[in-house]
Amino acid sequence: MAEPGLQPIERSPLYVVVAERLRNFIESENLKPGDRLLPERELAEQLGVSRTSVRQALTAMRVMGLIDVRPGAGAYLQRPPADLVPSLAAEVAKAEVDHPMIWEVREGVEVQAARLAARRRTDADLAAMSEALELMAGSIEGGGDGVDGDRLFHRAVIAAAHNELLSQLVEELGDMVDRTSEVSLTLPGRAPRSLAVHREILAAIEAADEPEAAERMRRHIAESANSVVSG
Amino acid sequence: MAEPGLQPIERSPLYVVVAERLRNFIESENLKPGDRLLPERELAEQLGVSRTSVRQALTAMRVMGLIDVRPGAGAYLQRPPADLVPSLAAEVAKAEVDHPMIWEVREGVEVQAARLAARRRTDADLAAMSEALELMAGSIEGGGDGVDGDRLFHRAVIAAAHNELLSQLVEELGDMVDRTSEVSLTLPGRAPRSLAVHREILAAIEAADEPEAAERMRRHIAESANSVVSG
DNA sequence: CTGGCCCATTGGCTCGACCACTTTACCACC
DNA sequence: GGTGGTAAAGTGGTCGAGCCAATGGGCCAG
Repeated sequence: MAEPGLQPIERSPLYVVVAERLRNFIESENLKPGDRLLPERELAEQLGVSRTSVRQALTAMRVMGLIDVRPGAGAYLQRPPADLVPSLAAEVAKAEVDHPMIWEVREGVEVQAARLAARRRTDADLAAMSEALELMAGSIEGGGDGVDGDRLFHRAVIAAAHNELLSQLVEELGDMVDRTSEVSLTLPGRAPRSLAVHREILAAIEAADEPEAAERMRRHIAESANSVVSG
Repeated sequence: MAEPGLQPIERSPLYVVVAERLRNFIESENLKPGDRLLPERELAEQLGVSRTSVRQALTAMRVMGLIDVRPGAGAYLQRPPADLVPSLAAEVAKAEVDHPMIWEVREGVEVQAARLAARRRTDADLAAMSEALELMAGSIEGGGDGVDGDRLFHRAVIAAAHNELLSQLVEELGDMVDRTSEVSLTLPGRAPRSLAVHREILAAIEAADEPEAAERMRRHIAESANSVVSG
């Protein structure tokens, strides 16, 4: 793992730079959908790169839906760059686990999930949550950090909310949630503490106590966040 | 324009075919995130195409977020292809405005946004929110339903949270939020009532009262949901 | 055990060549 | 004037060779 404060040096491929340059050109020239870009050979000459790199950039832009490429005719702007807001996936990928905004989003989403889980949990939901906690406890007793059980527990709470849109939203957040949990759990004392709080959350969900489940989850997220962000 | 019944013959670029073939391979081999693909030269040989075409396909897949390409090391599956089904977008598209789950998600996200807005709002944020309410009020006084002002207000609250991830998440939800608000506001009495509650929310945000802002927003969402779902 | 070096492999990029398709211009014929 | 045919120029698509930068693993010396 990288040392605290040191980040891996990321070097963008040339085609990414070219695509960015083209995007800026489109915006600065105020091009409209339907407008045609310069030919590949011309772009390569003006940008001082090979045509292959230009083509790769155009491929990327095509996949993003920015341009429409017609063989023999040229590349045409399909959608203004402004329409292509940075995707959630991009935000997820660049988010660092010690950045507070991740935890804030988790709080919004998972507290709501806990509340809904308390309202809608089935026996199967409760069993899945219990099982996850047993897995987590077994790992911790064996000297591990309980990461797998932790992930299963959080996912089980989301599932117990029985809100497909919320589930999909969490799926979109993908690795981010897992990464933040892993980092938190590896800190001294965090794993047993998390397990204890998970049990409290489960008890509140089982008791169908919505405010309690929400509050327990909120505190859990806040504690974990504090351990990572300040630690 | 083509005659009725006759469609333009579309021919996919080779790299699109290659990307599709790779995607099928990933699925049929049940590859997991972190698994490494074959090297470019190997893929080119097995697929009987040039390495350039393979590279273009990999570029496309990289832009889609499917793979992570590391120079010197190889290309690694980042997300399963199934994840790239616009699942959230699909859920958004098919969600009906009177389905409770939309409102539940809105509650989770927008209550958190209101809380954070109360913590972080700037003078510019407050001005934007006020302006939105003025627009909304003007529309209502003129017999309209205040939809534009409503949308601007909610967006301004999200922006005032100053959490980029949360903003992106709301962007992903896209039309859904707007649609639910529009339906709600067109119901008798809803527009003036919403405007009044918006003002309360703004007051709490201005007062930097996080719990109050959160609670006001929660009630606002719940009221609106009740008017649509039960109405 | 650690650090340095070497080598094989991998992706990144350039370049030139050729092919398929599109667009434009021109001409002949009705 | 309208239609069809042809040629040339321009555009994107694909191929393959070559070389460089980065990565990962193995080996050896201190």
